[in-house]
Amino acid sequence: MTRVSFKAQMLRAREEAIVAAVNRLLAEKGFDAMTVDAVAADVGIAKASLYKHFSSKEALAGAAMIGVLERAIAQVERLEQDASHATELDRLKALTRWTMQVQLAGEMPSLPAQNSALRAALIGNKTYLDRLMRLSDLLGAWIVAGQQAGRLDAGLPPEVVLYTLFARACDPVLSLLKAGGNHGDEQIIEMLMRTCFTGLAR
Amino acid sequence: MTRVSFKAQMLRAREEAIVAAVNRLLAEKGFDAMTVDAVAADVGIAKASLYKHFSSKEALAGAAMIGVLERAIAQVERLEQDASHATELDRLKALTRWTMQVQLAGEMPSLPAQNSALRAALIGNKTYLDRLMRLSDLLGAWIVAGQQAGRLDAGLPPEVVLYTLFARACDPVLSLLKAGGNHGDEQIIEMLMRTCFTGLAR
DNA sequence: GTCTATATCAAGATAGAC
DNA sequence: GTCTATCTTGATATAGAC
Repeated sequence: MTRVSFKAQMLRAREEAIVAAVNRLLAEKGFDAMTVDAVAADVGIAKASLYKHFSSKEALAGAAMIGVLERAIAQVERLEQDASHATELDRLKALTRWTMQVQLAGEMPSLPAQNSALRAALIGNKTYLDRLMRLSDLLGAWIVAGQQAGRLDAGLPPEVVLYTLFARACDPVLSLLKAGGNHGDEQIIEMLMRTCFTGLAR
Repeated sequence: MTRVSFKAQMLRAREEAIVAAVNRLLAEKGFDAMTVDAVAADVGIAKASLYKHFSSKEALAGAAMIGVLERAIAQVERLEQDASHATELDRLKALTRWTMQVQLAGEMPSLPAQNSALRAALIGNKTYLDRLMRLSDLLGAWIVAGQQAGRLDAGLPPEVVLYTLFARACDPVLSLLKAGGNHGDEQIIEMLMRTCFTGLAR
């Protein structure tokens, strides 16, 4: 029985609309500057209605983060199939490129590194933790394989490589260059891919 | 005449104490989580007195940023003299290392990338802009020279190299690794120097 | 210039009717 | 579950006495 009531469908659609608005606002203004009023206005419902779906501002952010993590996982699984990316390094590069594209498209929610209330809420969010660990495991496997194949620096703990790649998703250099207006999106991405994988020195 | 009144000395000392407190709190909690009450408490004066010295919270942050920029400039000038850093690349590396040490010591104020009120205030702060440009010019010269000498990737616009190095001052990977507790400070710095200058790939 | 006390306001969250 | 109206709090900033 996969039959779902009309009401449940509407509910789900509304929650998706909420998460989409949160995602957009989080990418545009960041967590602290995003107000719950703005989310409600963007969705077109009353603020009190929002709180029937999500219990707090932190819960809203958590839902948005789960959304991007799931999109990233889906992307990873797509790349696993794709024969055009033969090596693990190729796949890591493709995923990093995708990450930057999402950011340039204004769809990458960015959370402050230091916000204790938010961190506490995320740590208590089982679904969020599950998705984060799943993505970390998938990428960790690629990283270790890449190191064994001699294509990634094996002198770095896999953890360090993982964090460094995660950090590309919120790299301020990207928005700085974008704001500068001297380079196109594709060009920006290629330059940052270069600094990330081959470094600044020669 | 370098004679300065005792009163003026006290004033200056107090303002330095304020800036030191702001710097510490900015490094620890970030701009949004830092409250003016906390600054006042840390300095040990009333909040109203703070506002006699600085006109706004943004002005406080500006003063702290000017402080680190001036420390960085002093460091650059020191490195210019130091014969043990022969090439420009060596100097850039030394400065980057210093930057990370400051961050690990909890003395690097971190501002949110997206905060319009703060950005507006900083852009209107002549001294801040002057120090920022001066530091950029000094580093820009090293970068161009390094590229001409073939030690830095000459395919990257100097601007991109500059931003990438600036970003090391607030790299979230540093605090992540520190929080993980699996590596010592020196080890963390050496690993991030490697990802920065020689990249992840081999 | 420093203090205590207060104005002011933005924003997260909730009450209660429908 | 949705709404309008309201509560509550925390934080920036200021008044006014000394």
